[in-house]
Amino acid sequence: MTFPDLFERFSMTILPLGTSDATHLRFQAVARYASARAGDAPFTGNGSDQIAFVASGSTKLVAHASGGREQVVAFHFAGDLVSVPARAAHAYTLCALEDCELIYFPAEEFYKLARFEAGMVDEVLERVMKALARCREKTITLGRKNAQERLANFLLTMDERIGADNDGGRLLDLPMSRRDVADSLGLTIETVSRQFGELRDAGLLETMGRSKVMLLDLQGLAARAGHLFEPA
Amino acid sequence: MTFPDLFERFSMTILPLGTSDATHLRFQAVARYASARAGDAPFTGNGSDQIAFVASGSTKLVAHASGGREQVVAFHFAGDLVSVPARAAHAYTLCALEDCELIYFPAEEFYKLARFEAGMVDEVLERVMKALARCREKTITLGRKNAQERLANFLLTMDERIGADNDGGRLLDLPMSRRDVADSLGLTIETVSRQFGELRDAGLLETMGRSKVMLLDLQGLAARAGHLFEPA
DNA sequence: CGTCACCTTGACGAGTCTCAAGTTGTGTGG
DNA sequence: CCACACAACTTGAGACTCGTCAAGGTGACG
Repeated sequence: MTFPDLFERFSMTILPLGTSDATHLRFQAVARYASARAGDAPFTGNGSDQIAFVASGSTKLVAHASGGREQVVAFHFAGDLVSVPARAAHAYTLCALEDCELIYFPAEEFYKLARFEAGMVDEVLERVMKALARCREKTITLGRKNAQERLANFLLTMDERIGADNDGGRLLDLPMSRRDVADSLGLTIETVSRQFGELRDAGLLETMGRSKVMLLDLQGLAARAGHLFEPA
Repeated sequence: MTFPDLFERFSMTILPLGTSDATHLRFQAVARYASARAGDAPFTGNGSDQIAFVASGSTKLVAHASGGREQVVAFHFAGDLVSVPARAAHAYTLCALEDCELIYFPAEEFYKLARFEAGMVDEVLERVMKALARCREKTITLGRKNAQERLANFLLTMDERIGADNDGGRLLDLPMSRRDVADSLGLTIETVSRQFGELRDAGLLETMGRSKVMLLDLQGLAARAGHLFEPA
């Protein structure tokens, strides 16, 4: 896709209706374009924070710790806005899961422009709050849940985002590998694989090939996700 | 402290300079007041999201999972703004560590008012971004670090927020119990206690009483925090 | 000064990681 | 279209960290 097409997609999704042409042009002036093949890391938050818009494809935000350890902080799909932090105690990398196209901005300039447009900051704030909510949920998962609860949780979350009805169940076509899932859940690929096996044996899901998962029993999965039903 | 005093503190900290009297009054009209003794849970995000301003004291935001498991999502000190989510897959409770006084608002109304005041949304956005950054760092800690790294990390983070120079080291007066630390780090109190012991034996810190910790070697702690030094 | 909750320390076991081998799926080139 | 090659995934056995259970110590408060 051409840059104008991609930028158009950004405008449609993020800029409020009725945004002036002048504002469009200002955003366009500071926008950068990046296309990435699956596995590529188009850019890190080198030096300063970046804001990336995922125009197509899907990405993961990876944090790097010592000893080559990696933690997937979040996954993103087409239409998502991601804030990629500059390097701090840990380094962050935005990484393509599938081939994808990105529009990105230095965060500071992005916010400066956003401030001028009524409704724009609201949109951004709402998305950041959503990201915070997801991150908090992940915190519970990583801090207090066992392997099976983590995977059940993950599958239900993915269902909300990319699940599709199919033959009485919900079909997921996961763009990420078992390693990505493991790095997201704070587990090893072996443990993830074993838990897929257990959930399959329990009749809660079927796996077809490497990326397709059919969720057969959402309630059963929710029951194994360690969610709170009765507040204490 | 009286409500006007507390609200004044909120205004000074959060409302931008030059905010109109009308806006002040509008915020004051929807503001609720809560004082809480140490250990109290003044309110949960019952029904709808809440925004709380910690006027004095300190708090923890706790997420509840099944089986009575608790995860401390974040700690807050005087001057902090906290978003307390409504109940979803997990229930959240804001809980006082020390006696404290809070000003709080239904989130929706808060944002609606904030929108009217230039600079206000910026302030809120900046704080939410900071919260997101902290939550992401926590994600790495919980997903990929061992007990010692988690505690070292925690102590360094607390030092940034409430540490004070003292006799060549840094003195922390922690308002939270070992249980709170454990619930924040995804560990048990016993493991936290053991790791305090190891760091003490290694000469990196001293503990005085239950709440005071003297950090003797910040570099040594950072070395044990699993931070990334050389990007891969 | 006594009481109680909080914290520390120890022994043991469960859950997950590590290491290793085998299997399956996907994409490529004949 | 099939066969090959490689990476991704699965499965198994043993090790290790951290959780559990239990007992004892300590500091803060009345």
